[in-house]
This record gives sequence, C-alpha cells and structure tokens, in this order.
Amino acid sequence: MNPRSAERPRTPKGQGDRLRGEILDATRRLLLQAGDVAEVSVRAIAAEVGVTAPSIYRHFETKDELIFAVCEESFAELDRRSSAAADEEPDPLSGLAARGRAYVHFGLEHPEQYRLLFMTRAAFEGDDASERLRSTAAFDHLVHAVDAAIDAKALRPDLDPFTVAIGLWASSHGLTSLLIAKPQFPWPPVDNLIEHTLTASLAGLLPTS
Amino acid sequence: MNPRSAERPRTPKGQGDRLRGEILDATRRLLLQAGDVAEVSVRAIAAEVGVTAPSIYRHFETKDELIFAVCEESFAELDRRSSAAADEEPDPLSGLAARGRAYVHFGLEHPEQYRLLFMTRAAFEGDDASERLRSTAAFDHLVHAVDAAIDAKALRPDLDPFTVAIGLWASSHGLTSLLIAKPQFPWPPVDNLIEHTLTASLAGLLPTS
DNA sequence: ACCGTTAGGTTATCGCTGTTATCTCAGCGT
DNA sequence: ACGCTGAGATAACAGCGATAACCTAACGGT
Repeated sequence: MNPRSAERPRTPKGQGDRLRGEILDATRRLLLQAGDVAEVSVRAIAAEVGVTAPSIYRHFETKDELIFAVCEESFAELDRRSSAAADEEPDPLSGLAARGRAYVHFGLEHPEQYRLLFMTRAAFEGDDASERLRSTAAFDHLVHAVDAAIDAKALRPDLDPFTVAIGLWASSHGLTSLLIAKPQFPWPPVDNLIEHTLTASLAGLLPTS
Repeated sequence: MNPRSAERPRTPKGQGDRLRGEILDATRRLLLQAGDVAEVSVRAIAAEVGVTAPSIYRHFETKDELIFAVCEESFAELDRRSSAAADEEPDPLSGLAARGRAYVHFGLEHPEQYRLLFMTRAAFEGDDASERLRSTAAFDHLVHAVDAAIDAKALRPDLDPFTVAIGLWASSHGLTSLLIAKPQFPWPPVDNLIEHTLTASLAGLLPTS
C-alpha cells in the first residue's frame, strides 16, 4: 500500500545502463508505431518507460542523440544483412542483386529509421566524423563487391567501381525511399518492382553481349 | 511621429491577396536560406513580411498548408521543365535522358522543396486527393514518354511502361535525394554521376543489341 | 556500523513552437 | 452619418526540448 512500492525500484548503482536500454527499446517501439520522429516526444518516451522526461537526459545529451542511437543500431544491421545476403549467392552478379534486395527489404521494415538515416539532411553528421565512417562502411562493402564483380568479368571492365556503386545505391535507395515516402502511390507488387529495378540497373553494366 | 505611420499601411479591402503573395515569397526565401523547414518558424515568416504571426492564419489554415503551397509551385515547375527538356531532344531515348537530367538538376536547385515533396512521409497527401493527382501528373508524363519510346522501338517491346517509368524515376530520384541528404559524401563530379546513372538505367532497356 | 559521496532519479521552470480567441479599426455601401 | 466587414494586432494556450536545483537511496571506506 505504500505508494513507494508501486514506483520503479531504484536501479542499483552499477546498472545505470539498464534504463538506457529501456529508453532505446521504448523509442524504437514508439518510432515504429508513430512512424514520424516529430510525433515521438521526449515526454512520451519517458512515460513509456515509466520515468520523467529529464531523466532521459541523464543517458542522452539531446533527443537527436537518442534518435541517432536507435538509427545507428538499424544501420549496423542493414550492413550485416546486405553482406550476409550476398554471401549466400554463388556468383558476384547475383550477389549484387541479393545485396540490393536485402537493402530494400530492410528499409521497408524500418521505414522511420531508414528515413532518418538516408532521407534527412545531415541532421546527425554535422561534425561527428566517426559517424560518417560507419555510415559509409556499408557503401565500401558495395564498392568492394562491384570491384570483385568486375575482376570476375561479370561486369564490363572499363567501369569505375566507385561510380557504379553509387549508381546501384541510387537505384535501390530510390525505390526504397519512394515506397516509404509515397505509400499512397498505386505501386505494382513490390517484389516485381524490386526485381525489375535491380535487373534493369545491372543489365546496362554487363559485358558487351 | 505617430507610431501608426511607421506600421504597415493597412491593405485596401479588395487586395487581401497581396499579403498572401508576400508570405509565399518570404517563406520560399527563408526555406532556401535555412535549408530546413523546422528552422523556419511561422513567427520568422511573419517578421520577414513585417506582420504578426497570427496574421499568417488569415491566409493559410496551418503552417503545413503554407509550406505545401510553396512546394506545390516548385512541383509544377519540375513537371514543366522536365517536359520542356524532353521536347528539345530529337528522339525518344535522348528525350528520356533529358527528362532525368532536368529532374535531378531541379531537385538540386530546390533541395528543401524537393525533400518535402519526395522525401517525407505523406505529410501533405493525407486526404487531399487533388494533390495526389497533381503529384502524379509529372509521373504520367514520364509513363507516356516511355510508352512512346517503346512504340518507336527505342526500348524493348516486351517492357511494361508503368514499371519501367518507376524504375527510371527511382534512379533519378535516388541520385537526387542522396545528393541532397548526404552533402558530405565524397561525391565525384555531379554531372558525371548523372550521366552514368541515366545511361546505366536506360542501357538495360534497349532492344537486344 | 556509520557516513560522506555520488548515481539516478525528482520538481519547477525557461524559451520557443504552432495555434486560437478576442479586440481594433479603417474603409465601403447605404 | 452609420454600421458592416475584412485585415490586421494583442494576449494567451498547450506542448515541445532542454536546464537548474534538489532530493534520496545505495555503495565504499573507515
């Protein structure tokens, strides 16, 4: 009956990071539910965790950093899943296609995180160089995969891997971001779209057939 | 000496729309300058015009509608410029390329409008069907151009114009939005990028060569 | 077994945002 | 001359991100 007993038990000293984890979980949940970072307030996150708003700031300097932390998790998984999908393919060319397929699917599964990472201007990467590094890690893997495909003569040898990688990125990202930004558009079945886009963006790069 | 004389002269009755135009101009200016709609407050717009914030609401129901009105202008010009660029080309294929070129250039010239129109979720088009119609007008022109190219045997005859148009849109939009969202990325010269992307996305669609 | 330190929370408050309700007052039609 | 109307101003609201000041329970050293 003591109201104290109903309250959140004070976390033991060493485990101060427990709340941090709960905040991240709650934020991820609310972000997916609301679908818009502007509608997820610090107060709402705090309430979801069962804590007052200023407590958030013990664990994250600003709201942006909290949101960024959530997106960063997603980004690491995006890289991991793209590479994993490519590794399961027998040849470099289908590996590139599998990479694109995984990329689009991942974006559609985490739309708000994808939007914040790839569809907003700079928000995060103002000065933090390490973020930019991590952010380009997945891209570097793509460049490497393109390079390998050229070496294996699966793509035309006169191509510049860096430029080609950007082109492939633009295709997959373009499709992903349009699907996210324009959900009301009369899209044909998504899987058909993905296959056409990937096929078309790779077809122009094949050795003279 | 009367402070009244220093104030904005009260607009004559009939010309209530004059302020509306000034508000749109000021908003467009601040949007381009700040580069982020979140940093352009209604109060700032009002101050730029020389008026108090609530007066804005005589002419626009909400801030979103004001922003949308600005973006809508841009969108009409995007459609117009794409079609104009295509009309200057001799054949359907280079017409499609010109269309893409104009599209990317336009996005880079109006980055925040482009971002709001194509890189944010739904914000505007919740219920307004007329907006969606106008928004897809440019896309319909693209579908028609693809159709014409297929008829002229400039593209493979087995292709579905609608799907192809989406693929081309995804490429151009993907490049545009990445350039806008990631200005710090070590991009190669933009014109090279555009040409490569357009060439690559069209090359896979040509008749069996 | 005590006690100062400190981690991990609280309450109160700030300045800013978009927005609304209310008031003022110039100019037109009668 | 008078009142209606429309275009602006003033005042105020709730909610936002963020900060300052404070409280208190748990731990470590003696």
